[in-house]
Amino acid sequence: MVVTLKDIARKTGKSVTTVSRALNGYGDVSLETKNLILRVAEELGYTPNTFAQRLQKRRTDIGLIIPTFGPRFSDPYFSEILAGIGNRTAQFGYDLLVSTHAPGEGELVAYRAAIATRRVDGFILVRTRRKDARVDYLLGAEFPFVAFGRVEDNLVFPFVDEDGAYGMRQVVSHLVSQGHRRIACIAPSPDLMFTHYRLGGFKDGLEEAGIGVDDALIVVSDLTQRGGHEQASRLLDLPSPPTAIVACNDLMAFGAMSAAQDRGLVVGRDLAVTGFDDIPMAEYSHPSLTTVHQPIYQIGGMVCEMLIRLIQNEKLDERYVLMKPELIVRHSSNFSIEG
Amino acid sequence: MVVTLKDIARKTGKSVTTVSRALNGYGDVSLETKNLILRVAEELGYTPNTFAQRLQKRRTDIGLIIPTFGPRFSDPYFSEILAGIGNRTAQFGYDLLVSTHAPGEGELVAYRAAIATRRVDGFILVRTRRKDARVDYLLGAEFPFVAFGRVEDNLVFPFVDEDGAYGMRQVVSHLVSQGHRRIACIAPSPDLMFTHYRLGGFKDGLEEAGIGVDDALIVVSDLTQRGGHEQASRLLDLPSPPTAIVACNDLMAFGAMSAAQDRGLVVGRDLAVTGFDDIPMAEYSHPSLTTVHQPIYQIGGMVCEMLIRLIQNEKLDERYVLMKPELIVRHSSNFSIEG
DNA sequence: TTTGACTCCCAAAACGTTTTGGATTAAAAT
DNA sequence: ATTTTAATCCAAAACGTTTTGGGAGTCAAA
Repeated sequence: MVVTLKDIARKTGKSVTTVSRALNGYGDVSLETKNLILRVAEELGYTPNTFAQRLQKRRTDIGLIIPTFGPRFSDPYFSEILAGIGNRTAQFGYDLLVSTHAPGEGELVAYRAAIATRRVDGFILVRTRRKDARVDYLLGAEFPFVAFGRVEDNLVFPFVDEDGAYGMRQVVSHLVSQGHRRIACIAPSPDLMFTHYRLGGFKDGLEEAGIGVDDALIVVSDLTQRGGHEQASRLLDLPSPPTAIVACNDLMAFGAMSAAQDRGLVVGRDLAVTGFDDIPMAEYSHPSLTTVHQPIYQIGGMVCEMLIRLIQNEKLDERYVLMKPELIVRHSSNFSIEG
Repeated sequence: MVVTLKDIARKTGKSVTTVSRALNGYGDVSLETKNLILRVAEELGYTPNTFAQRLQKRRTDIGLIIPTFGPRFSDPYFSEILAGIGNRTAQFGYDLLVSTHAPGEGELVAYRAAIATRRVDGFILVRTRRKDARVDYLLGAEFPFVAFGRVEDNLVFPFVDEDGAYGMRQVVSHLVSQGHRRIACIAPSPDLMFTHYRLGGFKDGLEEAGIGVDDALIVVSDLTQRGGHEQASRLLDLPSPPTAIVACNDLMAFGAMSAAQDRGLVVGRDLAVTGFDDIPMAEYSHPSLTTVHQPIYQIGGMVCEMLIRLIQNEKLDERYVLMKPELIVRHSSNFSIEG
């Protein structure tokens, strides 16, 4: 009951070859037969068998292996980027193969398997690490990929990234202009590459303002709200606590706000808190969160489009894209603005 | 340079058939040749070509089309369920094909295409609607699928759902026990099936407590924080505002809290707010959110496992699973509890 | 009349696997 | 000495598509 080229060939009295070529728009089919074939194909409800096509041609899917930290990974960041990628793959007629995998040992196996079995013909890498085994592996295997994020030592692969250092300098300069001097930072694991840029930007911002970096005010957490809560609690219980807490993502900032509020502090007045990413929730937290806007959805689409270009052997206009993020000042760092 | 069965056959001096059968563990291959073939396959780094296999056999992937509402869909609910599904598919050696699609016209086309091109052999449906065209379509096409959620009129397909009515009755009874009488509800679109259950449970809870349902206190929103904020604002600006707001998901509850806080109300004391889902953030909002815990991650895994069973023609232990959710009381509805 | 050029078509091979339906051999049973 | 049985193996077909390398026929130019 599944319609194949052969069925169309039989019905039209043409050969399978001609049917295939008509359907694929080759020029060596007369307009008349072409229309006939198109009509019959439509009539019979023909759809090509993807696997037969892929056995012939080389095109397959786009692979995305989302690194998950723990069984629950509710970071809206991933939904956002997934939507960006998913919508773009659809637009180009590609499929998106998603797996989830914790970083570490088994992770590369997943990549290797996907490549070896020829299920995907390009990867999108998200949340790069300083020394990223995935990058090394894919580079070594000469397998097409585009990363959202950079790595430490070599940057010969195509990537899109946001300029985290710039974003952070903006944050610090904003806080300094509000009179803050004791500014703390909740950073994610130093393994993550974006930590490097954001933390670097934080320190540079302080230097620029003529404020020394106090290592006691730099703490490490895990990108979750829980983590932000814990570390902010610790900071606020210090003998001489900070007057501003800069979190390296919005989720940790929410946790920090909550920790402050637990202590009866009014965020935005008694303590400034800032985030990074500008997830949709940032606007509707209480107080609304000062953060750095990153167009995650757009970046997802962009990364995806670059990868498709790469797969199709087209030239990339730009192999390395660095987006300038934008500081969004809201109430959590400035009690008095209207809104 | 890609190793095929033919290469192994050549190297071992056996036929392609024998190599295939050895690799697939058939009994009609001597132990000796089997070991030889296995060794050589290993040596050469053989991995089967998925598309050739799938052209022969029928097994393909598991499809998941995530309904997105608008370009940004940051609902942590989806990351959570995606993780649950993704990890389970991996465990069973299936691949997960993800697309994103807005509900409506084009949506069914995506399903039809995935089936017609034989790219997937089973679907997981999430966020069912009262009259769900996807269900009707898949049922009509006799295509295997499992849903997270029920539909209004017929329940002949396998599903997993949480007992939203029960959860909501718990919420209302808790609020009533706290002395609340004017209880509002922010419900999602009535098209969504879970709205029906949650809102039904809300009304039943009121009836049970001998409180009449006041339609003015039931408002509709869109599951986002922004939406919750808007509708809660409206409710709070009523001449005689509610003393408790029951939101049908956590995100809207966050929005509602923020709206209350904008008005200088202390949530948990001046106004109770509750959510539904218990996304990880609920514990770390300020105040922490009273909500109904749903094991979304586990449900994802469960749905996935049922689908795989179905695809493999195994009997399902249970075709219809209804999970009892659990009320989690936190500060947003009860200022005085410790923690 | 041949020669090219052009248009339209197609048979066969190929992609890499699994399945079908034996073939061969040796051992066991008659 | 023949027949059965069991253990191994394999050639060929099949899955549905695209690509290769022409073959016919027509028409105009030489």
